[in-house]
Amino acid sequence: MTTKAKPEQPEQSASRRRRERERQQMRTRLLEAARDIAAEEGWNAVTIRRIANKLEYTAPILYQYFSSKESLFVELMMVGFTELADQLKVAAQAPPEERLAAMAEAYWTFAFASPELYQAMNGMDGVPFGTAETPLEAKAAFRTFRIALQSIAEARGAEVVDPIGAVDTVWAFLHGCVSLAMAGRVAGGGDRAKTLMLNGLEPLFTAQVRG
Amino acid sequence: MTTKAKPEQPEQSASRRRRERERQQMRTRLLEAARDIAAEEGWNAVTIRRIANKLEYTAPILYQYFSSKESLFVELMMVGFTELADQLKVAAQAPPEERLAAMAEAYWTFAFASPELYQAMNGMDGVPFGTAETPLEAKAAFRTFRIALQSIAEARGAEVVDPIGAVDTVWAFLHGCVSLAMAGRVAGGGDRAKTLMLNGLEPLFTAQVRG
DNA sequence: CCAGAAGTCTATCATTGTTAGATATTAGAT
DNA sequence: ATCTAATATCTAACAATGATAGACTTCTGG
Repeated sequence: MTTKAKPEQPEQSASRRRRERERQQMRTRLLEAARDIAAEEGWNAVTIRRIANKLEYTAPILYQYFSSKESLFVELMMVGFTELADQLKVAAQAPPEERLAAMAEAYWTFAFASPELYQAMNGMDGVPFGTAETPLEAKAAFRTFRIALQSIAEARGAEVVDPIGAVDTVWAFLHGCVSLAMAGRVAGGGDRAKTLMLNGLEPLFTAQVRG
Repeated sequence: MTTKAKPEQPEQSASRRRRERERQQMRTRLLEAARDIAAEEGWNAVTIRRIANKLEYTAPILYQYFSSKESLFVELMMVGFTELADQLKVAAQAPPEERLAAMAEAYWTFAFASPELYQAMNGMDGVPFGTAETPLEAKAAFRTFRIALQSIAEARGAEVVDPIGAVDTVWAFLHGCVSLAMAGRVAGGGDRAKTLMLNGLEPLFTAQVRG
C-alpha cells in the first residue's frame, strides 16, 4: 500500500497488457462512433445498433465495454469536460489583461466546435442526464477557472472576494449565453450572442473583486 | 377577410361548441397528465401509455389530440413560457428599486416550483428538443422583461443602451444560474446559487445602462 | 329514425435497450 | 504441439416504446 494502488499482478504478461490496451481502444472507438453520429444527426439518432454498425459489429458488443448506453453517455460527458479543461488551460496562458476574454472565447469555441459534446455535458437534447454527480473531470476545468480569475484580480492589484462563487457566477453566465445561443434563442444569431457574452463578462467579473 | 379569420360557420350550433370545448379540455388533461408524471418520476418515465392510463384511456388516444408525442412536449413548452410570462408580469409590478431582484426571484421560483416544465422549455433531461423555433409564448416573457429593464433604468435617470441585448444578457445569466443549480453543479446547493444569481444580477444590469 | 361524423378500442408494426446462450477465437500451462 | 479455460463476438429473443390501421360504438343533425 506504499507505492502502487493495485499490486495484484506484479508480473503482467506482455500479451495481457496488449489486450488491455486493445480493450481500451475499442472503448474509445465506440465513444467516437457515438459522438460522430450525434454530431451528424443529433443525439436522437444515436442507437446502440448504429454505433455498433459504424464499427462493423453487432449491437450487443456495446455491453462488453459499457454497462449500458447511458454509461457510455456519462463517459462521453467526462471526455467533454476533459477537452474543455485542456482548452481552458491553454487560454489561461494569455496575458492577464486578455485572459478573461480568452477563456470565455475558448469556452464558446469549444461549445460550438463540438455541440454534441456540449449537449452531452449539459444534459440537453436527447441525452439522458438523470444521475449526474458533478464529474471529477469538471473540477479540473473549474480549478483552472478559479486560478485564472484570481491571477487576473491579482494583476489588477485586487483580490477575488469569493473565488468559488466567482467561478460559479462566471461559468453560469457563459453557460447561459452558449445555451441560449445554441437553442437559437438569441436575436441576431450566434455572433451577436458571443458579443453580448464578452460584453457582460467584464462587469460580472469586476463585481467579484475587491481592493 | 375583414373582420373574422374563419367565417365558415357563422352559426355554430351549441353542441358543436360544447364538443370543441370538451376537445380542448381533453388536450389539457393529457398535457397535465404528462406534466404530472414528469414531475414525479422525470421525463424518461413519460410514455404515451402511462399518459393514457393516468386518464383511464388506451395509448392511441393521444394521436386524436396531438400529432405525436413530441408535439405534446412542444405544447407543454409553450404552457411553460406562458406561465413564466405571467409570473414575471406579476413580479414586474414591484417598486423600481426591487423590480430587478423580484423578477429574478420570480424566474428562480418558477424554475424550481416546476422543474419538469423548465426542463421541457429548455430541452434538458430526456426531453427531445430538436426542432425548436423560439416559441411565440417566449416572446411575451421577453417583452415583459424588456419593458421592466427599461423602466428600472428610467427610474434611475438612465437608459438601456441596447434593450434587446440587455434582456438576452440578463436572461442568459438567470438561465445559466438555474441550469447549473438544477444539475447540482453549484457548490453549496440551491440557496447559494440563488444568492450568487442575485448578487451578479445588479452589476450585469448596470453595465447595460448609460446616463 | 337514420346516415355519417366523432370518439375510442383492439391488434399490430418496426424500433429501441438489453439479456441469455451458443460459438468462435485466443492465452497460458503442460 | 495440445488441452483447458478465458475472452470476444454473434444469433436469437425479450419487454417496452412510439405509431398506425381498421373495427366498433356513440353521438349529431336532419
